[in-house]
Amino acid sequence: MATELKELTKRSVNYSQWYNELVVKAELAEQSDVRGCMVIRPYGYAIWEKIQSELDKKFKETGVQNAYFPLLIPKSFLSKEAEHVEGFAKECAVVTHYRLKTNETHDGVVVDPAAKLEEELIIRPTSETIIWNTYKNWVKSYRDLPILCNQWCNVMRWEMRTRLFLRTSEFLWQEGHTAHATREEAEDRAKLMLKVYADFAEQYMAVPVIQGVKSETERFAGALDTYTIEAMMQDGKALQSGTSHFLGQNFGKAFDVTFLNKENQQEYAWATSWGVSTRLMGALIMTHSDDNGLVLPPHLAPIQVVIVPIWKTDEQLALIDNKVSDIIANLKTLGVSVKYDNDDKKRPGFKFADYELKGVPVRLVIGARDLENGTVEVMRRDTLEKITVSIDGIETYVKNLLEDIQANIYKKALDYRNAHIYECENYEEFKEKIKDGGFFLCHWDGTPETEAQIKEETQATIRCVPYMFEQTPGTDMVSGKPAKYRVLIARAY
RNA sequence: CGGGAUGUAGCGCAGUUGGUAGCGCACUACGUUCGGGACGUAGGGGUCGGGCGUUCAAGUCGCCUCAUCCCGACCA
Repeated sequence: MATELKELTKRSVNYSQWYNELVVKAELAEQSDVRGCMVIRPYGYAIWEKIQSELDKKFKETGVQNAYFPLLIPKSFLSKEAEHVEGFAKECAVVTHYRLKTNETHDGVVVDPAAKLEEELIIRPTSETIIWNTYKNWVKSYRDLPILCNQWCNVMRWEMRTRLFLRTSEFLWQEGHTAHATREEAEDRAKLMLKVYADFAEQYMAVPVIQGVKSETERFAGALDTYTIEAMMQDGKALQSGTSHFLGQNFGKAFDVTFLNKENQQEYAWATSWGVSTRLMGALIMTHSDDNGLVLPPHLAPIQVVIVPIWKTDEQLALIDNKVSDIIANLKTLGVSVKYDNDDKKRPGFKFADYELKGVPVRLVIGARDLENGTVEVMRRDTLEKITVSIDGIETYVKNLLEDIQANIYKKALDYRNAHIYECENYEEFKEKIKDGGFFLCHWDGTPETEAQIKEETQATIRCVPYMFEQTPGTDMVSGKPAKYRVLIARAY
């Protein structure tokens, strides 16, 4: 099966085909029989669990607590915030009945028409409405604020076209929802959470991101500002990897969440919401993988080190088992997750290829030859380099190597991205160059008309107004009108 | 919802002029192997997406239908 994968070279054939093949063959996920949904397999889920646990720690460091809110949202809740409902109405799954009954021929079931709900329930596409309906009861005084809640859950958006991890009808995510007494505090929180996301992407996922703020048309439905992190995939397309929204008082007003401030005046609460999803797995795969399969960053790899023994006789295996048990114990003390694969039903060559496909960062191989010489073969997944080192001190060697790999794949992704960011002043040139992908920093006059024209003519969108570049005024490349700053433009997933 | 394509074994595919359902991988058993995806021998596995029609005879022809994929619009 790996030979099949190798035939699909990333950029020469079809990038999306390569991606889907990789996801399935690395045993991460597969398309479900239920339209637009996916099955996340154990190995893929283990990566998601790592993302969850590491990110959750970061949230808690900023004072966030986890909570849980209902899956089903009464339809009336969604209509309370006008922009919000408009943004999501087209992609909602609706529960209309609460009972089935056997059909007349007794070989199946039908919906019982007598069990029609008075008010339909919506399967959450996001939980702002039901959470703010709850916050109404929690907030009476400025002393009750801020509320800093997060929930890990699934949501459903009835997407037209789906792609494993990147856009499935049902997906797993976390959504944070905070309520604040002041505008400043809410804005600071929205920005803080974006920074948490950016740091996580770079330090754990080894995915470099560009932070910025969305244009009005790209904003979250119901938000005053949407902050975003944008990552570049290996085909030069952008992937929106996380967003944080400053929602103003829109939801406070819609759900009547008021409090008495220090001056004894009634005031609406200020809101933020922020989320990242299983799409991060897509970012991880599309940023680092090569034609041998996944390349996982050591900080998120469920298995950081795999040890493969090579033996001919049971006696040899016993000797290796013995030697390896010490190494495993020592690695575990150093906090390294390790798998010893002495399965005699698979041959070494198969295991090598299989763990490469799964992206395990480091592989150790020990055979009779090594026992004699006191050595072990070490292979690093990022460069596929093999070296033979002394078995003494192998644990610290591996520990350092893992950090080295983490840094190296980040640098590789960063170099790749930076080499594909272009400043562009000429629209004709832009139209030509965007075909090959990449990020473009261009002056924008700030009008939705220009934005729409670019999208119409090139399929590229304004990803954000980036923070991280020094901004100078200039001329809009499309309209020729004055522009205050440059925006990041790219084709996106 | 527009444009294009595809539905045949778990996966990938072939199936000519209508005439007994095939190949590769995977799977099972045994043996030899085992430092980069082993090999041999013997096996198991199918309402050809579904329905209707034409025909002595349909995987193959016609009509309908369902599903999936790709390109758009939408989107974390």
